Parts: sequence; structure tokens; C-alpha cells
Amino acid sequence: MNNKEKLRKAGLRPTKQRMIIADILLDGINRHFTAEILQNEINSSGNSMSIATIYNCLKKFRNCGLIKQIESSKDTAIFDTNINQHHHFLDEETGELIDIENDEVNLRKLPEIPQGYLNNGVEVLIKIKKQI
Amino acid sequence: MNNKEKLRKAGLRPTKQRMIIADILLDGINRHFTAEILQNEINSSGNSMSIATIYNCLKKFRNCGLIKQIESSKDTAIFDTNINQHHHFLDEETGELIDIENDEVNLRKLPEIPQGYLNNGVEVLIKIKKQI
DNA sequence: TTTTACTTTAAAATCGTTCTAAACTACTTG
DNA sequence: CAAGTAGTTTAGAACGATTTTAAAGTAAAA
Ligand SMILES: [Mn+2]
Ligand SMILES: [Mn+2]
Ligand SMILES: [Zn+2]
Ligand SMILES: [Zn+2]
Repeated sequence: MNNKEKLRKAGLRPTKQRMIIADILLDGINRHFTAEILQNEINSSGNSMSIATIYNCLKKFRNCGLIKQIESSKDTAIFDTNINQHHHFLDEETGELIDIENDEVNLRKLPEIPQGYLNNGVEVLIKIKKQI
Repeated sequence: MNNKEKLRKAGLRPTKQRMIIADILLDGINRHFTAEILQNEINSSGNSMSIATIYNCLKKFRNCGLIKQIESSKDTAIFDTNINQHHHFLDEETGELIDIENDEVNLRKLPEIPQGYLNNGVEVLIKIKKQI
């Protein structure tokens, strides 16, 4: 399935801008990135795009499940092209995130979900620190 | 140990402002809060304080281990008076966080820490969603 | 082809947070 | 106690990420 079809299937109009972003993000390679990093890649690809459009697209892509947004306390939103359930190492000093595939983690015991709620995904974050 | 002693032991001068915050935060009750929520509580207690001072104090308290800051992708920093290692439920709709005590979670298998790094704490986040 | 709804954009606005620099205060030393 | 000094508080400005605005542009529908 090509990117135009992926966008259509997600219910998004395949505009020029969304296609440029899809060509960069939906290449099957897993990466973590910010809006600014993406803008640099767009520029490097010979295109250019308003930062508002980049944020608009990222929000649409996220809401459609084409990308994920990572729960981390950085001021800057970090997105992830790995949409499979998985986990992360986080170097709090640098903010660097490293994927942990889902089968690398196994939970023996989980708490009961609060009344009236459903489990909507478990994320394990392993904070790491450079050895001195 | 009273709050003045706690601050001294943490290496912090017990200023008027830090004592006001300590009286609110260090009462043994576990809660999650933002700088703005704390400012409202300070105001309700009949005191007032510059927002810069509140941020200064929270940073000092965090660095001394008197409180923790939670890894969340919200724009607003969330602090936690529960300084024991523990985990959270997160309602992504509302941003509400609920504590999970450490012994409620048990990991059967953890991935190998990357070369040159040390494990600096494991956090489990269980995303939850209101039942419809 | 015309109409409609959706999208993009530059620029302004917003919002949480940090910085600045001057006034203030806790602690130290004499 | 009386300076001295190092750390702290503050209002307001600045900052940086993100969102809003409103006008122009484009994709899809009729
Ligand atoms: Mn923040
Ligand atoms: Mn943010
Ligand atoms: Zn990832
Ligand atoms: Zn907590």
C-alpha cells in the first residue's frame, strides 16, 4: 500500500503537504522525532512547510494511529513512527529514547484497573544513566 | 522531624516561602499537582508567592528528593509528593494520574541495559480509558 | 463546473517556564 | 550583637513550544 492509499484509508485527504510528511515518516523505519526535527528533514528533502502545518499534520497522523506520541516529560513533544506497543529506555540527561520491543518485557503481576475504566495500554519506561 | 528540620537536612535554608510550601506538601499525603495548583493552595492558606519562587522551590525540593516530578507528555509539569518508587494509571483524556504502589507490579523479564549505561529506575504507566 | 468543506499559511497570540537584576534575608564571622 | 556575604525572592521581561486567527488555496462532491 502506497502512502496515498494509507492516508485515504486513515480518512485523511492526501494533500501535497501530508504526502511530503508521509514520504518521510512512513518508510518503515522506527524513529523518535520532534516537530522541529521533521521540519529540518522536510527542508533537506527540498520542500518547505509552515510549522503550523507540521503540527496540524502530526496531530492528524497521531489521531489516525499512523504515528504515536511519547509520554515523556520533555517540553518538546516527541513522536514515534513505531506504532506497535513497545517500551523505552530514557536517558534523562540527554532525553535520548531507545526502543524496547514488547517481547523484551514481561509483567508477572498487574494491578486491578480502577472501577469504570478499561486498560488502554501499558508502557514501561526504564530510566538509564551514563556510567561514570 | 518537623519541616524546618527536613529542609535543613536537605541542605535548604528554611525561608518563609519554603516553609509555607513544605507545610502544604510535606504532610504525608500523596498527591499530584502542578505549580498552578500549588499556587492556588498557597493563596487559600492566606499566603501568596511569586510564581517564579514556586518554580524555584519545586526545583530545589525535587533536586533534594523531597518531591518527584512525573514523566508525562503534558505541557504542564506535574509533581508528586509520593517519593517512593511507584507507578501510575493515566487517564489520557483528563490527565488524571492515580498511584500504583510498587508491590502491585511485578516484572518477570527486563531487557538488557544498553552498554555503558546503568538502570536508574523503572516506571510502569498504565493508560486507562473511561468505560462507555 | 460550481460549490462545499477542508487545508495551508504567516503572523499574532497563548501558555508554561526561565531569566534578569534589584531588593531582601538567613546565616556566618568578628 | 554588627557587619559582611551568600543565597533567596520578586515583578516583569523574555523565551520557546504550540495553538489560534483569518484569509487564501485546494481537494472532493454535486
Ligand atoms: Mn514543561
Ligand atoms: Mn509540549
Ligand atoms: Zn519508540
Ligand atoms: Zn504518584
